[in-house]
Amino acid sequence: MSRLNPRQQEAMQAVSGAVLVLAGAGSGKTSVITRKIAYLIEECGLKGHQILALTFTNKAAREMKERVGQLVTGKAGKGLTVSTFHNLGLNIIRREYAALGYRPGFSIFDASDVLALLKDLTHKEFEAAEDACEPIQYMISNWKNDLVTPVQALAGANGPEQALAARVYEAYEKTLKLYNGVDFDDLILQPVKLFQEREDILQKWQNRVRYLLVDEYQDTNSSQYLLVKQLVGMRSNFTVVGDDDQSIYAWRGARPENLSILRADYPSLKVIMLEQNYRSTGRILKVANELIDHNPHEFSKALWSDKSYGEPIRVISCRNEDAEAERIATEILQQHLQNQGDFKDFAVLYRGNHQSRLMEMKLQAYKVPYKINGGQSFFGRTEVKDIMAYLKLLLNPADDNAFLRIVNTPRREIGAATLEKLVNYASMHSVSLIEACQESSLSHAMSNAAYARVNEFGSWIASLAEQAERDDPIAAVRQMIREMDYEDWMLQTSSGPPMAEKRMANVELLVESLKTSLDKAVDKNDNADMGDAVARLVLLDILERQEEEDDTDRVQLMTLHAAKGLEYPHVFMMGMEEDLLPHRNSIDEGNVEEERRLCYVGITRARQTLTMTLARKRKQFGEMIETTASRFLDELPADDLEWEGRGDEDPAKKVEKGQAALAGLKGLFADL
DNA sequence: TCCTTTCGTATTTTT
DNA sequence: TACGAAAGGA
Repeated sequence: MSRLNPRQQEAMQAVSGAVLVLAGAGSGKTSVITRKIAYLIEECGLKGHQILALTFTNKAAREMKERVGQLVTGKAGKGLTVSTFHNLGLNIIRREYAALGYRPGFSIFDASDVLALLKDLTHKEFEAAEDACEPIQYMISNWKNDLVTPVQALAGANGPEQALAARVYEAYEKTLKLYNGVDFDDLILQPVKLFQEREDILQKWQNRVRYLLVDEYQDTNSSQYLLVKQLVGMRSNFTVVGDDDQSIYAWRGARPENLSILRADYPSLKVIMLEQNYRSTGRILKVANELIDHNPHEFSKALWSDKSYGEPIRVISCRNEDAEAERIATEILQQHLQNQGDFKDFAVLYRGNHQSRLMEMKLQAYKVPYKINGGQSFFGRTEVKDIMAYLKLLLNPADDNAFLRIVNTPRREIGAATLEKLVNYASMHSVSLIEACQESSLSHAMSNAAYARVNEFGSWIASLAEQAERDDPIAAVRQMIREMDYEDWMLQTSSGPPMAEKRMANVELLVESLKTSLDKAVDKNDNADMGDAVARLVLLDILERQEEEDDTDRVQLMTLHAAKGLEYPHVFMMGMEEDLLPHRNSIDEGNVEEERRLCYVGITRARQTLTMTLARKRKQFGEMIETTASRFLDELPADDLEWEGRGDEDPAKKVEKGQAALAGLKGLFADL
């Protein structure tokens, strides 16, 4: 798409003041943003380093950078920053850590690190049940996203759970600071607080950003919005692009109302709507529009397309979940054979990750190549978490959390009893655990044998840390992995040698990522050190780049959330049932509107064909449950749907279909 | 201290 | 069903 339509053009050329672009699904918003950046540089005389574009995912940032790179040549574009909110926050903290009261080499605590810390805290200080931690973690995160301090949280607490959570919150913040750690929310929150307190530092950053662009603006939370406002300052030159109908992250603090708040905050706000869709058939858009009309709207828009009307939306009701997955698998295979379609043109979307399991089995059975997007992440793997904890500990001796994770992994015969004594000693003398290990007076607190083991571990880590700082950090890391016989440990803890090998490969991938990250920093003459490399690793940055390269021909499996921003010629949405697509929890919490938007996002991923499936019976907690078709199906225009398996279709057609399916399968088995 | 077994309980989405 | 936590035995 080389030419912009009038609306898009208008959005591109609106360069003074505040601009809100309401970009419907598939309306070419990435084109608008990238073209606008090019326009700013080439027509408005801005330099690349004066422009900042913010996204939510690394992938979006990478894509945008790439596309701008194609449009802008020469050095005017140099220094352009396209980054995620979290990466920007990390960079700010990196530069200003001293003003924020952090020491060098701070650790980023990811969600599971935080949970471990909270468990420890509640156990020790509050005698609360460990399983109360997940809700507490959630509440703390929400408070931080809304810039609520522990004191305010306690004052505004509703009921005993919230009061407890607020007290844990206070202790958590203290401990995190003590550990020289920041969590994900801090990556935004700390810069915002800093900017509130230090006008001079804020000005420094404001001067660097002459123009700001924000993608997926409906996903911003309160602190992110504040950060945007702060950076923009009095100049108020910025463009935000978003779509309230695609707001599906309210549960993690996103405030779609940030869209309408803009009007109040910037009275001269220019609002531009992009409604022409370049992706889907007319019918898919009609169905999507009709569904989303069931939600109340602040800004109402209707997508349209000059493409053909397209094929009916198929809705297939299956006997059970097994038949559902099987049906999708054979359907894909059949369409692949009949139309010579690539496998990568198909996507199977679902609400929850667990739904991928059956689908995977069926695809395997029919030898259909597939790729699961999301689910069990690289960083969720124990071996990766272990090594990351070692890295964090090397860089940040105060990270007791990392210490606790790996003191006894691999086994060093340092058990609960010894650890308790160590923890007591450390808190008595107010030193970190790793420091305590190296103090000789610790020997009085425990048996000689235990002391010897603990001490050995401490000096081992210390010498590695020193070595990493002195010469090649990568060599130090490799040596560390060798010296602790991690491979041996993998062999012991894996289900078999092939498994162990795979896990070691993950470890190697991690080290390689670290290396490329460091090399790159050296190239750019950015004085980034190992700490930065590890920090960025925690933010998933590097690994994703490696995953990127395989663009093999595979069916894509992912959650509806993960599908946002993507598009496929043929889309399957599975599990179109009450309690699953409007998810039970969301129904109970009265969040059906967000579920409807989720469904909308799914529908609008499809370019040519859309197939929705449901199972009449589904296994739940081990027993078969009768399901009800999703209310969203009733909200779609019946004339555009072609039902199958509901019992009211033309019998002749049914036979015809059965035969077609059979023929397809026969062809397949002939191939095998 | 570590490993096995048993029991109980929960399946939403993720930067 | 499938995983994690607690408890008990080596």
